[in-house]
Amino acid sequence: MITIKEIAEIANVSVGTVDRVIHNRDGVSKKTRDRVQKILTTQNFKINNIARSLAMKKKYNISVLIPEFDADNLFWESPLLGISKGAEEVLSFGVEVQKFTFNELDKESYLLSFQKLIDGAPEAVILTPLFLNETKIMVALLDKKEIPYIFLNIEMPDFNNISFIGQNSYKGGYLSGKLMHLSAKNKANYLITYIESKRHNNKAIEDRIQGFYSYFNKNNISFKSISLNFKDLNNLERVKQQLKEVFETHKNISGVLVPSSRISTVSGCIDSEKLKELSLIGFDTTQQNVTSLKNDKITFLISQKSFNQGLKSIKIMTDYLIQNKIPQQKVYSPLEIITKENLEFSQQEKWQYIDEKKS
Amino acid sequence: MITIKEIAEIANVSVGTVDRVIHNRDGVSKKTRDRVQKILTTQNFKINNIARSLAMKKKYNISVLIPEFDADNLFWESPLLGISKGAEEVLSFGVEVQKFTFNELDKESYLLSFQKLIDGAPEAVILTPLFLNETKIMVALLDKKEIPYIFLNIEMPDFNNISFIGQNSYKGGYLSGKLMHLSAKNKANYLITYIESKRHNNKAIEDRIQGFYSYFNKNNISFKSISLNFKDLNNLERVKQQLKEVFETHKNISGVLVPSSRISTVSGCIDSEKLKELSLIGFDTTQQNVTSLKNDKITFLISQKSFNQGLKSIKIMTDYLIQNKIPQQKVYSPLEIITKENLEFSQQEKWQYIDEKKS
DNA sequence: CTTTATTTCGTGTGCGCACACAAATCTAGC
DNA sequence: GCTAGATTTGTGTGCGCACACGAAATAAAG
Repeated sequence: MITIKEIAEIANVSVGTVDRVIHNRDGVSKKTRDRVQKILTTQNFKINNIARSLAMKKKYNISVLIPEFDADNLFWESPLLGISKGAEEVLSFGVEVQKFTFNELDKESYLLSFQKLIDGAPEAVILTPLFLNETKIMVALLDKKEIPYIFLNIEMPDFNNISFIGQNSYKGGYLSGKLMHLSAKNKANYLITYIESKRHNNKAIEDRIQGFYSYFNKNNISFKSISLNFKDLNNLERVKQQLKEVFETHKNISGVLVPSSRISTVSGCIDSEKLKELSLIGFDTTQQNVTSLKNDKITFLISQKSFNQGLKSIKIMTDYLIQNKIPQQKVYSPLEIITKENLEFSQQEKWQYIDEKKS
Repeated sequence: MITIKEIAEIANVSVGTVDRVIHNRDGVSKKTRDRVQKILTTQNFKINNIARSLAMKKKYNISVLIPEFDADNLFWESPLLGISKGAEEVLSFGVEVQKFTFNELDKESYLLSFQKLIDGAPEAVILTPLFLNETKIMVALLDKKEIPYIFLNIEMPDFNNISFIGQNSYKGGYLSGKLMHLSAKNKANYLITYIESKRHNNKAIEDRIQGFYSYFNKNNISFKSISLNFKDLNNLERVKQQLKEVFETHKNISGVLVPSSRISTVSGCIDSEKLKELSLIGFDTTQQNVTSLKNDKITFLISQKSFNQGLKSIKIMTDYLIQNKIPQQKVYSPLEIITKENLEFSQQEKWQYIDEKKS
């Protein structure tokens, strides 16, 4: 690897000048700039990022706005872990990550947390835009202050976010259609469950359902579907009752799709004898879902590897800040198909990180 | 982040002494060593790897022994790419990676390439142990010279390799059983194809078949299976003929398992009308397999992410050399289930690297 | 109590780069 | 030709650590 010093010698200039050329700083005559640039390219000079980050005086603060998680809904645990991991990895690059959490049911806490975040004067922001109107206000401020921001996990169109990191929900639903079609025995008669939530944007869930339908339509496969709307997933008795009624009315249901991360709740409310006839497909590998999968209460889970999403968001933003690397507008996570049989080999990065932290 | 210098001040010693304690070098009295160590832990000192690798004078040479690939069999392309990527990433840590390839059908070239490799006096070796007896000879030399080595992709027991990086073939086969059972319609009557190869160790293929059987046995699912042995996969006419005969004799075959990476060859030789009734399951996302998957000639591919295996092997060995981090004895790759629908979201690291290289 | 060997500890330099500051060169106006 | 000012270039220091070398303290031998 050729160094700045060597380049300087070849070009008969000082390292300072080479530094100016490399970083496009002004104060160099066009003549020498061209000459140095040419040597830079012919010698295939690559900057030593190790040395660079050691020498960089400037410190960056990336602030993250993300929902908190609780025992009932562990969905946000993974991305938060990934962010922690990312924070460790970029620490020696002079990047500090600050986390601000909010209650995902409470718009007030969303705004409040953002207020605290912005008071810290971060150089960049990563956020989960759960509420549309509030997000508009927040983003307007970020745009004004010229603070770059990434949307994590939830997609919102028509903003100036430098990137979106998350799942392609439509394609996720499409895949769930394929898996349902392959795995459900007997009649193609599927139950799709909705979970009532006026609280916030759930475009992802609608997209998944659209994708699910599309699979059958685009491949000219006839099917029937029944929708079931749960008012409150915490009222288990009520859920059980509703499910029982549906299965009694529609004897030939062969599969159940839960287009959210709550399939374990649903499958837990289905009679165990009935379960055996069904193909159950859901999303995300929360702890509860994983347990249900192990107990044969779920057929397939489609994972978006949200640990990696969190990790990636930090890395991408760091690259943007330090190396000015422009990310892709949409960074779609893999659609990982998880069954009881390949579960143990999935999410290794996450488990490894948890192990490290324990010891 | 607290620095060595700060630790030294707290402990009233010099940075040199702190350095000795951190790296367990001798030349420190037990008394001061304990005192410094205590401060190190209480202050939660973490070494700055950025600075460390910059200061490290010692250079390491990791040499890799791996089969070459050709148009007919692209299997080894991915791990090689991963190794290249890894080589780039560790370059600034003072680690140089040298690749030595051999013809996977030729024991002579295996030995010959190893000879060249060992002449380069590497600090560490990553190898694909394709032939048992030759490997024994090579490894004996490595053991004698105390050069650490990792087995990549192919598992061999009873050696002193510091790690094996690859797939759990048995579990891969087990998963293929599950997928076959879920996706094959009608009778449970499966065709399993062998590919003749006295040339080298193919324990992985046997393990996959064992795993496949085990799935049905352990879950008490009755099934029938027919084995078909191809003498030569390059003689397509012969393969077609053999397949045609089998399907005529056994009208109710509902699925085909190819426990190697050559499923596209097999599925390409099956009549397209017949294909529609079949569930086809194979391994590895070679270019040919990917094309067949896109054309609906394959139902499921089980990928071991061999690009990541190559990448990981370099990283793990580097961590071992530089930070003396002991790896896991077995590093099993994920068993990724690939269908036509989630294909585009898989292998992102690989495609990204290929894109980078192009530009 | 010396002298010498041995153990223990401190100091200095450099890794490749960023950046502040000083120095040199050039330009314009007189 | 001279000087103030602008432009272009060079120099020095430090980031946190590794490691060679030398200095000091201690132990052993005479």
